[in-house]
Amino acid sequence: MNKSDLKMISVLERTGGFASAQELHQILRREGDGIGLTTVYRALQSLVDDKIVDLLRRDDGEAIYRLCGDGHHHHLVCKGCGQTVEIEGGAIENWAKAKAEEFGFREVAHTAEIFGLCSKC
Amino acid sequence: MNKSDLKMISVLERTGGFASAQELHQILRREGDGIGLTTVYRALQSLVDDKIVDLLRRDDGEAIYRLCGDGHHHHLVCKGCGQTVEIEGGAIENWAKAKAEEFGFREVAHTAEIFGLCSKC
DNA sequence: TTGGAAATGATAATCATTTCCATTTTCATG
DNA sequence: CATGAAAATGGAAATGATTATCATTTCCAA
Ligand SMILES: [Mn+2]
Ligand SMILES: [Mn+2]
Ligand SMILES: [Zn+2]
Ligand SMILES: [Zn+2]
Repeated sequence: MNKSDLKMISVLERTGGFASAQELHQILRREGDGIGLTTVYRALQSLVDDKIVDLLRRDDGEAIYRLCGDGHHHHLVCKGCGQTVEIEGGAIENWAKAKAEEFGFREVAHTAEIFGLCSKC
Repeated sequence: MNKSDLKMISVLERTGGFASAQELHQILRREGDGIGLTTVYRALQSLVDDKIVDLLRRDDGEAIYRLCGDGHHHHLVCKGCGQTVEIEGGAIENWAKAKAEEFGFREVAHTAEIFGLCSKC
């Protein structure tokens, strides 16, 4: 957990939702921070490894990052404005476990996201 | 549905699981087909638009494609060998609908994948 | 047959991400 | 405080998937 890691956590807190490495880098630069793009990528990767940051992908494959709440959860994302709500998996957790068992899979993980238009959009 | 689209369906049938555009292109080339990489991308995109092919992403963000069964479904994917089972969403479908409603989201879609190690791996 | 539309593929351009490497910072130790 | 090794940093170049261009070829309806 070095200086750059903390800087990334700070900017992620400020922005709130998901943002790409490039976007986060631009924000920091705009604020006068001379941090290099390489360092941004390195810090984000380190935070993802430590499970402090969620990594998922835009439709075009670009990686986007978000400060992660505690524990396992899922996302409800607005296709219009990007607003994101963290939600509980509920029924999904059992569904994943049951399906995996049914087909003899071990060490299972799962992803589940909901996309739609929020009330404002 | 042109000649190249059919060619891609054919090679996807033969390979079975998920494969990237680059991989599918190589396979066709190896078989003596002189199809261009551009056409491979175009055909795959067209098949995805028509919901004939599923598109998802490798961990590194690369797009991978798979011939899609009929209707809405989800995937159980082996992290070891890539074996993929198409499964029903079951409880997920209602979960997604309920959560979206709870937060006032409209026009909702969802994704859900399970990853693990199959019995062979 | 023929003229325009669709399809094709080589090439170049994009662009996120990674690699390389030289420089700077940090920090434990004497 | 001095110093040397290890960690951190950032610019520049490399990588690699995907997309944009554009000239050429193939289709096909009239
Ligand atoms: Mn999260
Ligand atoms: Mn499928
Ligand atoms: Zn919205
Ligand atoms: Zn397997």
